[in-house]
Amino acid sequence: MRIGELSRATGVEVETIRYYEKAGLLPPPSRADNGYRAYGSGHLERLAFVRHCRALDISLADIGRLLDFLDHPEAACGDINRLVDAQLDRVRARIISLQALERQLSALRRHCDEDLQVRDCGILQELVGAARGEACTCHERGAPA
Amino acid sequence: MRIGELSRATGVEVETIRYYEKAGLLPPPSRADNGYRAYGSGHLERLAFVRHCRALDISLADIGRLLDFLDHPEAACGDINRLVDAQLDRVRARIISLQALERQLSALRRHCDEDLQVRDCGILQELVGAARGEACTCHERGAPA
DNA sequence: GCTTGACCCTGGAGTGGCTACAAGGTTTGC
DNA sequence: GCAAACCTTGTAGCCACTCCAGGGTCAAGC
Repeated sequence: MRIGELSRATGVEVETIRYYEKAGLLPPPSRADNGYRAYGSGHLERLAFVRHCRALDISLADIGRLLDFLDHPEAACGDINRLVDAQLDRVRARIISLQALERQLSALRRHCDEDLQVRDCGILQELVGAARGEACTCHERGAPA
Repeated sequence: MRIGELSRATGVEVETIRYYEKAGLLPPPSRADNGYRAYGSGHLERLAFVRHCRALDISLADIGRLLDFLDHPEAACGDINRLVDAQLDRVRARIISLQALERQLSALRRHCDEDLQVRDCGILQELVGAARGEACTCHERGAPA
């Protein structure tokens, strides 16, 4: 299988496949006489695994760890559970922070619903006013990650 | 005000302030004889505005647009409303996608709660199996953004 | 006068996970 | 015989910072 076929079989872009190889997530395939990469079904399965984990927003570093586990089936699996737990914690924290953001943006949006001059736009007035509050450090620090 | 004082007054790191200047979000301040940046209250207010918008996860490009509006109060404000709407749409889409992710990860997590050998870990088995499904293109494409 | 330490300067590199491009070589189909 | 589609490597760009190297400046203490 050439890289284009692997790309079509998995829906992963050619450049991304080469990137995964350089990142150590896909073992370097053998090469045809002309230098083209030649993949087998093992590569396809491994690439599909990587993509499935990416769809779960697992980082490439963590995917590398999971692949190591796949290659060492006699090891203890506690670290896998902890890895998934940490991922879940990150996702849940991000949801909470985005929900707070959504409330703020919705409130902001309600300040102007017409097509006025900028000087009369309630949204911009609200942003400026809230920023003045922040300069007084009454807001918490840090963007919502 | 020197850059360190502005940093303490706003809670924004010195390097970030210089970065905003280079990005065109903060006007270049005047300089003291020794070359140190000298800020006034206008800079403080503008920086606070930028940080408040960043806390709403608005991109630097969009913040630049908002600052342009601040500098042109006679313009029409419809673009401001559209900008906030687009931001709100992005946030809501991200929340929905993260909630789907959270359900998937929770389901995955329930596949193993013990400290087994990797070969018996339900999480890894589930990941491998689901990935096989994905290679068959039964999954939708694309990570949750 | 000399050192120490806190501050400031510029410019460049690194982060993650790709994506896009340049500049070439190879294969395939008509 | 030629164009289009494919493959190769290497490099640069995206976002919003963050960190570092290698310097200059300034006030306090000895």
